[in-house]
Amino acid sequence: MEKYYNHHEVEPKWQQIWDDEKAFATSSDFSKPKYYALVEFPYPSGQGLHVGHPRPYTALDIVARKRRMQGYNVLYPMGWDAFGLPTENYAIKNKIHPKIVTKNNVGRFKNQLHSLGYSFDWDREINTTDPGYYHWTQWIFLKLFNAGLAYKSEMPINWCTSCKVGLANEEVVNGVCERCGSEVVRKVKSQWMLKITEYADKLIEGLDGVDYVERIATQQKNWIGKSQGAEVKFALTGKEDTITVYTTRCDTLFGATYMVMSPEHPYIDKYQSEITNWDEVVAYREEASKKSDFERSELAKDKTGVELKGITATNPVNGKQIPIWISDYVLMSYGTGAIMAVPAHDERDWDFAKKFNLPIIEVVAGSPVPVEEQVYTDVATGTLVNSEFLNGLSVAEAKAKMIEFLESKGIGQAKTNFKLRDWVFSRQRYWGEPIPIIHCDKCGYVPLKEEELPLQLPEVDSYMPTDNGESPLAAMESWVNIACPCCGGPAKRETDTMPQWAGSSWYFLRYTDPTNDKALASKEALNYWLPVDWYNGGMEHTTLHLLYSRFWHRFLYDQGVVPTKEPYAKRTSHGMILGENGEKMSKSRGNVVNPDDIVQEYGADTLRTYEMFIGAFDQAASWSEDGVKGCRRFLDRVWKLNEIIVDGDEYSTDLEAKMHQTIKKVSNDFESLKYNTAIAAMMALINDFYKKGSVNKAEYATLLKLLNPVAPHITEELWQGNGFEGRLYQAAWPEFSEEKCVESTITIAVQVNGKLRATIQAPKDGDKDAIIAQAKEAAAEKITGTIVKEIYVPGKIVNIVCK
RNA sequence: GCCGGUGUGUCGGAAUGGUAGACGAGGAAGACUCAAAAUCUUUUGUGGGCGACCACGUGCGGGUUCGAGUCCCGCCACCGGCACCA
Repeated sequence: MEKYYNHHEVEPKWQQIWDDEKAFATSSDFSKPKYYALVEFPYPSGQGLHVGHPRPYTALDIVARKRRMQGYNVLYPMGWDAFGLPTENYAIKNKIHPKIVTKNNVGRFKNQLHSLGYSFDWDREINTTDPGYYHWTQWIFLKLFNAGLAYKSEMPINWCTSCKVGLANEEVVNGVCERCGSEVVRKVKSQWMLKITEYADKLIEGLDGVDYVERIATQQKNWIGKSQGAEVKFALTGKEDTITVYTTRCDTLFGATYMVMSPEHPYIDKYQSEITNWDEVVAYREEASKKSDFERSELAKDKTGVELKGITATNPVNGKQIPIWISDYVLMSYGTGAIMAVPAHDERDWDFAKKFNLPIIEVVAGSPVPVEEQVYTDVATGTLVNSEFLNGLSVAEAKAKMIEFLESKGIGQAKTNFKLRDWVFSRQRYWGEPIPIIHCDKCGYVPLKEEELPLQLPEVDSYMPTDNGESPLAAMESWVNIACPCCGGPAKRETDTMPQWAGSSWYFLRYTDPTNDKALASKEALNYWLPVDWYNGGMEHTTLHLLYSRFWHRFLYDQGVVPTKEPYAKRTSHGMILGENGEKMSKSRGNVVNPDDIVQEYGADTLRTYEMFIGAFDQAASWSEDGVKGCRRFLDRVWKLNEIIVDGDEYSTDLEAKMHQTIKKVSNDFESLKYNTAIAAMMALINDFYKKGSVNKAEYATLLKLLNPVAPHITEELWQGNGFEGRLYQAAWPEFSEEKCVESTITIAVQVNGKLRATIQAPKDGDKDAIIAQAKEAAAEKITGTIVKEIYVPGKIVNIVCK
């Protein structure tokens, strides 16, 4: 063998052999135990692979390779989430068809991933822009449509001024477009919507049965934002109409001293003639409509509002006349668009009441400070007062009693609300899945027939988005105009396309049976492979992709298409890789590291090892070129063990315990995201080999097996070079025995009054009294006075307590 | 404001309530070399002592325990998410 590890030769050599041998092809033998490991498929951007990509890919590659060695039939697939704006923008700028751009980018990404030695099953590669794939994305859409979960609605949407598309709420971050950072304004448009809200409860419940890291589950729950309360009807004084409000504090109903409606509330126009200060109201409404949602909520904590003079409401529990105000702190899009204001016990109402000098009535006693001076919102300790039949009750009791009362009188009822909104599902863009719907003036929205799928994306002359908010497809009259499938009359195709999230909402299903043209996947394949056993991805997708795909999956379960309620049994997420200066990598900061350069200079195995060794997997980590070198040094030292290999079929006695300990540690750590300590344990092991001056074949073989999932090329080369049989990737994962993890002679720490004073050597199953005696002798000088207590923790420590 | 998370050498980071700082990086000294790089050896928390050793050390203040980085109570700082959601 070569004296030094030459990654330029060894790595391509094994990549070629694995390809030729179809080493990582997934078996279709459904009688074997299966394991489905999944990483988020990338968007093939023009920049190529980022140094952040290999972190999760390597982590699950380790799991996949280990599972194969343990005898599982492993599915570890890869594909391309290739529809999307950057590709389309690039195509527009450079006048190349997005299809070509995608093809080029995919080619580059694939080469890069290949050069890192991942054990993906490339026979199952998928691409969301492939008509054979989006056939089924469209099919799912039709299912949703037929189930009444897809609908078209005129509504104010988030409109990105730069991308010229509507955005889902989840895509608006701090009032700007998540993707391009441009300003987002409200624009009323007719949009396709998906009723994800109908699944809000199911999406919360589903979290109970799966193993997600805590903060992912919490973030999803917060995003869905379930709250339990009541709807209460307030009569408009002297009118038939009632104003319904939503409240989570119906116990405080006696303290409601005014009402507030959203400036968009329909009753304002309805009662225009009764409102005596109409000019003022109109002016306020105009002011509010100019503000984006962001400005209304983030920047305007200072309360503003106008009273609707001329009309009042009646508090249903005590008959009091209370004024009605409008204010933009009440949102039309949540609850009923109107609230009852209880200034004594709600912070926002308190601020508003103070500003406009409205009465504050205490109905929950227990505040150390008068409610005129400070709002009192504690629900755990207060007692109801000034509330007739609720007096003396706790908040929780009062809520229950009030709901009972409201329901018996028919003036209100218990009600659950969610923050989650329906999903804006149409984009006015070219490079996306066409929505398979035809609009006929007579028949309304008519779905395409299943056998007409896929509805292919037509060739257009220009992909430019239009300023009037129409998709580029709208200009293609020959495509747009079509006979209605229902009545045969003139009709038009839908010209909006689906958002990027469509294709990624079900891709993990397609991997199980990627070329099926009769169904999105066969029943057999779905039954065998689902759920995904371990899914790793970015934290940034928690309220986007992860929630959307759970929604689609649960819907498909309800439709009898998939066999499990939840798509992913386990979800973890990785931290970001930051630049050397601790900042996010970006061109403008000049701290970008290109993975190709690292592979070229140090090799793929070094990059893989380094990214796993860099720190806790779920936390952000800064890049360090020195750290990369350290990992290369480790691999070189593994290589150079060649020089001190001796024969031996069994572990040598002095290293036996260490071998078993290391197998145990590495095996466990690979399962629990602790890749850094697994690698540290292997480093410590080879340090021991060098200290001893030799390593026997049995020990060496075990080391290679343990390291193989992390650094597959070098270990495979060493396996072959040292004449071990077969391929390392087919070898069996090493076993350990709990018993043999313990050394025959152990070191025991001796403490006196909790302070370390000595260490002693003792046999592993040494007698307690003998060990204590030995300990006393070793620490004799430190023991003063009388001994009060002697503590012995087997195998670890002796503590002598004296006074 | 609410919900999560984090706080340990010069740096990245290890430690089922049981020898704090594994492993790596960096620094220092030495070997090899004409020299450098690479490699190898030794050393490296702080303070004190020639020394075997001693004292102090895991954001701050208390507590529980024979024993606390780890558990409990009260703070502080930073990071992430949500946020006028009634």
